[in-house]
This record gives sequence, C-alpha cells and structure tokens, in this order.
Amino acid sequence: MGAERMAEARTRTRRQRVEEKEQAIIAAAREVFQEHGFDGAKVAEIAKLAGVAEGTVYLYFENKNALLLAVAVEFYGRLTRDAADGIKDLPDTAAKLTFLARHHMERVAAEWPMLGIYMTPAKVSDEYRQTKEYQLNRTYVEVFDQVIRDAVNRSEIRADLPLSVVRDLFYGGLEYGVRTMRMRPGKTDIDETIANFMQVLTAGMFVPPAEVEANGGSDKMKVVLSRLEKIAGRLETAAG
Amino acid sequence: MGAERMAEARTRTRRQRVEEKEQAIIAAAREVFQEHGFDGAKVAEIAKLAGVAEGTVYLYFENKNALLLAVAVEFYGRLTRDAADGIKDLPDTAAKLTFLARHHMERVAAEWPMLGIYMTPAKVSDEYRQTKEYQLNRTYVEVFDQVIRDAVNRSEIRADLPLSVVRDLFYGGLEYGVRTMRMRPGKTDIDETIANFMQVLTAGMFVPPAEVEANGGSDKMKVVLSRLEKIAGRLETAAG
DNA sequence: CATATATAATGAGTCAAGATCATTTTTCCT
DNA sequence: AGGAAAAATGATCTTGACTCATTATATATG
Repeated sequence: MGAERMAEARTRTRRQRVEEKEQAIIAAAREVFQEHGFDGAKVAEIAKLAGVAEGTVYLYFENKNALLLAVAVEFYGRLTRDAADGIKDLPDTAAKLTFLARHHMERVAAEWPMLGIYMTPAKVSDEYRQTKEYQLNRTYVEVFDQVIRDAVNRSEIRADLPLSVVRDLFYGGLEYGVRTMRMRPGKTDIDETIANFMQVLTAGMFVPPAEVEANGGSDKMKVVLSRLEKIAGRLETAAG
Repeated sequence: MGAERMAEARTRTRRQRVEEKEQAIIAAAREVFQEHGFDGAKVAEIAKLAGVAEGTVYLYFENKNALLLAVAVEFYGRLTRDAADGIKDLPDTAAKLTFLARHHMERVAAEWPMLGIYMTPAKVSDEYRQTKEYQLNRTYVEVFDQVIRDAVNRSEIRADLPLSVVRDLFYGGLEYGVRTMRMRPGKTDIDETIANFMQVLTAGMFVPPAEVEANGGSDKMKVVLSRLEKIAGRLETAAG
C-alpha cells in the first residue's frame, strides 16, 4: 500500500516534470512561431529556447505541425475563455457583439502570424481540419453563435438568416478588417472601424427605403389620424 | 540597316522563345501548386512538367516564391478581367454585386489552394506585400470599389461608411463563406448563400424597427382603416 | 547502498528539397 | 565554318526536418 502510493507519487512527479517540459517546449514554439512564422521557425531554435536538445522535441511532438497544433490549442483556449468571460455581464446583443468584435480584432492583430499560419488550410491536413482544428474553431465561435441564437429567440435578429452566414460575415469581415488596419497603420481607428462594421450588420449598407418611408411615415400617421378622427366623428354622429 | 533589322528580328524570336518557355514554366507551376499546394510542390516536378532542367527554372525565377508570385499575377489578371467584363452590362447595383459575389466565390472555391496560399501573409515578404501583391489585389477590388462608389454617388448606398469597411465585409464574408461551403459539401447552396449575404449587406441582420412600422405598418394601417370605415358605414346605416 | 531496469535525453547522422554554378549545348552573326 | 554570346543542364552544395544509436537519469529491488 505504502509502496504503491509512493510509486504513484513518484509517477506523478515524473509526469509533472514531463508536463512542465512539454509546456516549456510549447511556450518556446509559440514565441518562435510568433517571431518567424511557421516556415521560418527552426525546430533547433525552439529546442534551444526550451532548453532541450533538438531530438527531445520529437519525443514530445510527432513533428513541426503537431507543435503548431499544440500552440493553437493553447491559443484558442485563451481566446475562447476570454470571449465568454467578456460578454457575461454585458446588457444587450449589440454590446456583446461589439465586445466580441473588438476582442477578436485585437487578438488577431496581436497574434497574427500564428493565426494566419494556423488558418492556412493546406498547412493542417484534411483529417485535422475535420477533427482538432475544426473543433477548436467550433468551440470558439460557439460563444458568438449563442449570442446570435439568443437574439433570434428574442426576435431581435431575423430568424430567416442561416447562422453560418451571419458568422462568416462577422469573422470574415473582421479578419479582412485587421488586414486593412495593418496595411495602413495609424490611419485607421479600431473603435471607429468596429462601429462601422456594426452599422452595416445592424442596418445594412444600402440607404433603407424603409427609413425614408418611416420618416415621411410620420406624415402618413397624421393622415391616418385625421381619417380616424373623421371616422370617429361619423361614429359619434351615428351613435348620437 | 538591314543587318540591324535582322538582328532585331532574331532577337525578337529569341525573346519569343524565351517568353514561351517562361509561360510553360508558369503553367507548370500553376498546375503543381494547384495539386500539391505551395509547400508540397517540388521545383523538380515543375521543371519536369515544363520540360526543362531544374536549374533552368532558376534562370527565369529567382526562387519558388517568385514563381508563386508569377502564377498569382496571371491568376489575378484573369480574375480582374472576368469581373470587369461580367458586370459591364448588368442593370443595377444589386445585380452587379451579386455577380461579383458569385464570381469571387466560384473562383476562390476552384483555385482555393493557390489563393489560400497566396493570401498567407508570411509567404510573401513585407516588401512584396507593399508592392506587387498589394497592387494585384488593389486592381482586382477596384472593380468592386467602383460599383460601390457609383452607388454612393447615386445615393443608393450610405455615404458615411468607409469603402474599406464595406469591401472587407464583402470579401471577408465571402471567403469565410467558401470555407463553410467546403466544410459541408453538398449541404449548402451557393445561390442561397449569396442571397443571404446580400440580404444582410442590404438590410442588415437585425430586425429593423423601421421596417415593422413602414411595411407592415402601412399595410396594417390600411387594413384597419378600411375595417373601421366599413364598421362606420354599417353603424351609419344602422343608425340611419 | 548497490545494482538492474526502465525511462528520458542527446546530438551526430540521414534525407529531402531548394538553390547554385562549373560545364555543356544551342543560337546567331560574320 | 567558326567563334562568341546566350541558354540550358544536372551534379553539387546547403539547409533544416526528422531519426536513431548511444548516453544519462530516475526508479525499483535485493
């Protein structure tokens, strides 16, 4: 019994050591990927930064891609957690979406090399896309999806639009938005950009005929009112 | 004089031969990139397919990236030309945008590997992005931009939205849309997807309060009024 | 504590693929 | 024809991912 527990304890500490080393390698990989991009990153450099020999990396990860995947898992974990936490106490749909937009833009902008790399479809095989990468992304956008579903249930958002279309516009638009911002640094304000995005998603980009009618519409209301008053008058007369 | 002309003529035919070979290499590269992706493509295979020695490729292109760039130039050329041609005779903004959306989706879907590769920021150096790649993209989206500008001038589209935001939503959304379609093959209809995209861009995704008042509003109002008038009429008759 | 066994780590070596360059082949002019 | 310039070749070099025989460390046992 005592021996068994000791054995277990020892095994655990060994596992802990192993896990610490694994974490060190992942951390090093993140840093090197961030700096040089996937292709530019040398496994030798990652190993050196992690304080292990090059061969050791391959005891922990099958290959460079697996290393990238591990970094991505960690990245998506943080991303998803922060997104979910961030919207928890926000009052309405618009505020939540605005937060998610900002959160996404900032993160993508900050860790662009990693994300850009990871998103490259050819990089991660079809199998992976069907499983791990897909699941990661799925879990992340689930936060967004839930906000939309709630809004649809409360009839704030059209129910006739497929969720995927809304989601693709949101995240696709944001990703391109980040690119645009990177292209002209300093010349674009993130808050203004997000406000404009929300503007389009909320009200569309076309000048809404509805709006024209609605304004002029108040005139219509007057017309209707006067007609109603006439009717009321006739009713009173009739009743009288 | 005669000699000079002859020299020129011969030089020209030599140049022609050289250009033919260059085209052959580019064509081979496109095919191999298309099949294996950038990383998977071997210069040796491209050379073989083009019918030249491996070293010859490097007489025409500095390196593999330059080869990719050449393929991209050719690709963007076709893409831009077809886009401009396609919208020339279309009657209104909505039709033009719908065409551009479909055109883009189909091309991206068909030549995804190439585009996906090329769009990867790390692949093409910062210098290139500032010059060649940026210019290519710029020329392509110029077609879209002009449609939007025209629409703004005719007051069909809000003037307060930066063009870049509209553009990013359009192309970003479409790119993600293509991904979604690839993810669930057969389960998503391209025309329906495009219609939904246009729906959001046109009218927004939120249920517009204005619309309720204006559309339903006016109709309902008319119905109610006519009912009231009928009632009034009957009452008058009855009272009469 | 000493020894044996299992586990972990190492880095020199292999291999594949991009890029180079001395050599050969072709073109073209006199 | 002959020679110079241009073009093409492929063996060779280089780099970096990945392997594996060897060494070191940790754990279990007498």
